[in-house]
Parts: sequence; C-alpha cells; structure tokens
Amino acid sequence: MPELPEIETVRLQLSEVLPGRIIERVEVLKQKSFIGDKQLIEGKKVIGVDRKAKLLLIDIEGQIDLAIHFKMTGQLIYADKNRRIAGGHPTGDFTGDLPSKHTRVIFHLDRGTLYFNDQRIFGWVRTGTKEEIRQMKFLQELGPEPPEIDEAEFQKILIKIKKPIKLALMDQTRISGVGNIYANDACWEARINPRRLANTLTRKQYSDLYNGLIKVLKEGIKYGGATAADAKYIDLHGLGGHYQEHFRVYDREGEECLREDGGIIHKYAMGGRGTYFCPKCQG
DNA sequence: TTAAATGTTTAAAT
DNA sequence: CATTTAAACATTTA
Repeated sequence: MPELPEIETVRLQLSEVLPGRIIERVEVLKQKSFIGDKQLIEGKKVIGVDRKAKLLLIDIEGQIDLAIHFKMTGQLIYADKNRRIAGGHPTGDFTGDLPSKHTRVIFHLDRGTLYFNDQRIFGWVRTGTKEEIRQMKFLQELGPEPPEIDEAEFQKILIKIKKPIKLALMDQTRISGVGNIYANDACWEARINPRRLANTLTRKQYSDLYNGLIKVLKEGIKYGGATAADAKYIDLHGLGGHYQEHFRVYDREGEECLREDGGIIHKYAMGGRGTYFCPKCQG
C-alpha cells in the first residue's frame, strides 16, 4: 500500500520495535529484491526509522542506511514471540506462516524477525552508506512532498506542467508521496476533473486542490493508511489501516457521489491507472 | 480468457 | 536537451 500515508504508518509502527535491535543476519531469498552489500548491516544496530516520500529508510549505526521501496505489492512484517506488526500490501501473509512464498528478504534480529515480502517483485531493498543512498537517482530526482511546500509553491510547480492534473500530482519528480488513491480523492475534494491540464486551473482551484490533498493525506495517516476492502482477515487481527472506509471516489465505481448531488462515480483508465470521478461535481 | 492491481523505470516520441 | 507518453516489470485475483 505504497503511498505516503501507508509508508508513514509503517514507519511509525516500526519505530516502536526496531530501534536498538541488532541485525544479526540477512537472508536474501530473491536476488532481484536486494541491492548492495548485506555485510554492511549485519551485526549492526538499528538507530531509527525514517521516510522520504514513499521510500522507507532504516537508519543503521555507522552512517549506514537500509532503503526499502514497496512499489505496488511490498510489505514489511515484524514478528517476535509476543506480536506481529505488518504494513504494506495487504495479503494473507500478514497473518499466515512466515516466511511465505512471497518473502524475498529476511532480517534476523537479536530479538524478532523482519520479513520483506513482495508478490510482484517490483520493490527493492538496498543497503549503502548514507551518502550512497542520498546520491541515488530516485532520491535525487524526488520533488518536495506536500506537507513541506505551501500553497504558493504548490501552484508554482503545477502551473508548469502540461499534463492532466491527476497525473501531475502523481509525478514523483515534481511532487512526491502522492499515489493513485490520494490523487483521485484529492481531485474530488477540490471538485476538479482529473483530466484537466495542470497548468490551466484557476487560482481558487490550485488552492482547493492543495487543501484537499493535505486533507486526504492527513486523514490517510490518521486512519493508518488504506487496506484492501476484502482483507477481512487483516482487520480481524488489527493489522490493517482504515482509510479505505473513507475513500471519496477511489474504488467506488458505480456508487453514489458522497456530495449527494446524485452523481454516479465513473471510472476510466488514464496513464494506465484507474481514474475515478463524479461527472456532476467534477464535470 | 482478459483485465486490473496503493509504482516506478526505461524506451520512445514530441 | 527537457517534457510527456507508452510499454515493461512479475504475480495474483476478479
């Protein structure tokens, strides 16, 4: 569930258990999922857990970072004899036997175990010195994330982009952290058609969009991110977030618009991603 | 059987 | 060269 609120939720949860732990051994089950030298972190202590947009950064003693990108289906599960903390793409792996068939990397800790699972193998785990990680192309090209830019800066960035507003919001090199769910919901909040070109909004629309985006991102974090609606087994164990119960338009095709204007949420593909909107209030 | 899935990454086109 | 679009990546589920 890789979007800023979901990764932030994972960060907050892991911050409760990882600091102070020693990574005794790293077991790589899928070579494609691991980049770098595992010996850089073996035997080292975890200092803290940070995040940059959708990238999770685990701070390791000795100026080392462990960067983890979830992409579409990555998940991180911490398990010890007392509890299990899971975040990322919601699947039965959260509560089933570990390692599962999707486990790609296992971090054996002095107390507990951290599993990196990734169904589609798009995600990656990477080790490096803090400098090496900072120099990564991905981080170098990342734009600012919404909470750290104000309304004026937000407008300044978007007015230079000549593509549909929803795609502009999802362009990580311009604005980072926003993915498909929150881009869809932010457009609804601001009553803007997702297809509208980013450089053609009115002053008020930039303002509404900025506020709408901040609102849905904050709400996403508040509810612990989104978890697939069909992941009941996860809710039963208290391992899932609840933003999905507050979706404005995402995954609501055919349902009534929340504004009670009688609109029915439509869905179509734009940029290869599901795009949802209400033809009445986002016409 | 075909389509789609919370994201980049790379190649191609403009 | 900078910007935008399309395909690719690999697997599972509807």
